[in-house]
Amino acid sequence: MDNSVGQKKFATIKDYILSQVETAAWPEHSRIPSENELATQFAVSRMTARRALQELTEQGVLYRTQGVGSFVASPKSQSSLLEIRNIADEIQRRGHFHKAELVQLTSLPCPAVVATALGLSRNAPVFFSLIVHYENQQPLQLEARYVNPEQVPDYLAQDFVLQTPHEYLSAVAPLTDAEHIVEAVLPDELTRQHLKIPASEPCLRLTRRTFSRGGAVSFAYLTSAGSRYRLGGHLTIQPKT
Amino acid sequence: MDNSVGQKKFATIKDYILSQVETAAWPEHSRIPSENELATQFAVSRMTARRALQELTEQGVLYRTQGVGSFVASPKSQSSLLEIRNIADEIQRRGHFHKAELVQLTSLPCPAVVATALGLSRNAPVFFSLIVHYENQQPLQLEARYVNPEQVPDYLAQDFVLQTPHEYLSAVAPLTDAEHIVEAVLPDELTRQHLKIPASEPCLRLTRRTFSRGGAVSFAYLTSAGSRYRLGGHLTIQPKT
DNA sequence: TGAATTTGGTTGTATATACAAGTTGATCGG
DNA sequence: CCGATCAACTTGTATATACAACCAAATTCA
Repeated sequence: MDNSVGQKKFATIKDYILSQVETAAWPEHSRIPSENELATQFAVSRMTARRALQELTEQGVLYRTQGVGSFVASPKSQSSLLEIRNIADEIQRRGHFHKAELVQLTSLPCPAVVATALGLSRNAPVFFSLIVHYENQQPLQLEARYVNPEQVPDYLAQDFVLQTPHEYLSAVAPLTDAEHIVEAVLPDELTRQHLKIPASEPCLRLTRRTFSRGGAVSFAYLTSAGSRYRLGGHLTIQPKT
Repeated sequence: MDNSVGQKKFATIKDYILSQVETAAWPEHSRIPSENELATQFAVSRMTARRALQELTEQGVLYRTQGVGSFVASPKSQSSLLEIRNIADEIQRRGHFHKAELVQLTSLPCPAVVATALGLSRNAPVFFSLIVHYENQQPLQLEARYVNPEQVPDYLAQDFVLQTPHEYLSAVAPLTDAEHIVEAVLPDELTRQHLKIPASEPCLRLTRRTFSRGGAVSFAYLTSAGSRYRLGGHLTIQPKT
């Protein structure tokens, strides 16, 4: 295709790809033509088509995986992280989840991890609650929480209004501190059942420990389905497909 | 040069050039060997030598002029960069991780995201460092950090007590605030290479911005291999299988 | 002398080819 | 039903070659 005269061939292909991406003719995370297909289509060598794809990848427009193909990157990687943070704050403020369901509430012997986190002795009883959070009628997050029984008086005195995970956590006790760790994991069986996701879908897991003046109050796993995790429709954490 | 086995040829040449530049064996604005000369010297094709020069140009290490040659860029004071390197060495000595390796240290044109985060103009030079953190002889975390050059005096004036990554970050400047965003991502090529993980392994990415009273000091990506992430030796989260 | 041209070297673009490395899905055998 | 193997395809690296665009210095010519 002759675009403007003197236009470099690889630049022509770049322009073509960019136009497809910008008009959303090729949506986010969709697979785009391979190097060979582009080379054929534009009647150039593979290395020329490759260069176009390469440069667009460096610019964050595409991402590529050896053995698989080239894909349209999400605009997230190009837009400012600050914007994302503001969105996150906003969600925190307004309440992100529409519905929360308590599916289990028992007393358990304390697992080792929890014992360490709460400063309890191994196998001492802890209160265990399991809550599924929904968004748009879809199970989004599974919360497994362990509460220090010594702190239960505070805990039970609360009038639960489960709006956001943060509010829920805050309600337990006036936080003097809160630690958290976030990580990507594959779902365990429990999570799979409640969120109704395949075993292969990566999840986002947040481990949060809360404190009151009396000590560690609770320890919670908050596991979200990666493919469903959205913030205000802008930020989507989508590991793949 | 007997670089490690499996080293890509173009990477070998890049390393060579970088070493020459960093030791000032090739001073600023001096002309460096041509593509053909490098190709002969390393017994590779011109295109391979070219790739090394090309990538270093994109990273701001070199600049090139058609018909003339390739030259050492970096009008930034080399001394500051070297001092930052000393800090990295200090981390290595005292740090939380058993080993930390500085794999790259250059001045770069500021990427859009970083420009926004640090309040710099697009493509203004920033200091860029890339550090691999090890635990138990295993690469655990890749840190990509961008430092605001204007804040470097503060950065260097600190009396570092480097124990944990968090302390390391905190030590950069008296924080008036620190933002961070955590998300689950699939590793980019750089991360994959340094952490030696497959492309499919979900990673934990922490994006942290630090401030001093003078403004935004640094912006960092901390990407950890999900399957290797440990907390204090107690909590091990392992994605199963 | 001074301007135009040639010449040699350099980077830029493009092609054709080959093999390596990695993923996916189908096929086959127990 | 499950695992192993294989085939097809994709991206990654590398080579060899050719010509275009460009610059600088040497050469040539008025």
